[in-house]
Amino acid sequence: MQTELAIKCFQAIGQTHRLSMFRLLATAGETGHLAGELAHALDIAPSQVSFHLKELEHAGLVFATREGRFIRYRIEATQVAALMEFLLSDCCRGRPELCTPQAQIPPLKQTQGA
Amino acid sequence: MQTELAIKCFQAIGQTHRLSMFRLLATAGETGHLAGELAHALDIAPSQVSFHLKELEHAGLVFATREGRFIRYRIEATQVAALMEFLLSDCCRGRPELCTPQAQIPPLKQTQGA
DNA sequence: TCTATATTTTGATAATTATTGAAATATAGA
DNA sequence: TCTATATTTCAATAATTATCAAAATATAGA
Repeated sequence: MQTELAIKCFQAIGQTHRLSMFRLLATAGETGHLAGELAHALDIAPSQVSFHLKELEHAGLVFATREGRFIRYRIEATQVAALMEFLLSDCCRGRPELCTPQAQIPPLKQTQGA
Repeated sequence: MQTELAIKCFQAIGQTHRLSMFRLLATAGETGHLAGELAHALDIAPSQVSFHLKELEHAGLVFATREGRFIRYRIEATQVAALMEFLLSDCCRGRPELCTPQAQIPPLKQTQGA
């Protein structure tokens, strides 16, 4: 992931409403959520939901599909993964212990004991 | 990690200069960097370095120690790890495959530690 | 077609954040 | 003490981002 895009992503989830949406969409998985559902869940005006969803979309973290009058938003898993990788390998390059809490690395066979 | 703090962290690294500093400090590890070194590396005014470092510090991502006339900044590894965990378990709860692609876990070859 | 509903777009304003330059603070060493 | 250097703080301004309300767009169904 390019630095510029990573910044956009961090900026996107660095805001109350957008982080809430991000979390709702992440946990909803394939099901996603309709824009209206998010508006109701966050209790904010539809124009604001639209505004913030667009920010997330521009960062590539979510995508939209129309369903009749409704628009469903889903998390873009590959982008989330890419962002994760950016943090892990690009920012903390060579120092995985720095950014990787133990709980996070279950399936790793260590070549050397720490 | 509390949501509010996570937002502060994402906001902190969601800015060009601050992400640059964050990366420099992360890869520098225990050595860290003097404020002046960062100013030189990023080619920005000292007052700006100070401003942005404070944002990172307020987010708990870095900390400062005085060394005579100099001030050395280092990454706060535990906070970075906590942020990582927030993304992994708090945002993508129950869907680890969503945020943690295999490619993300680095080889963990501990060459030269601190 | 017309009406109702879901959502987006637009434009104005408010709020926050970043930048700049100057002044202040802290410390080292003469 | 005084001077030089490193860094921070402050105040003003610029730039960006968020909020709000109204209007526009898209679609379903009568």
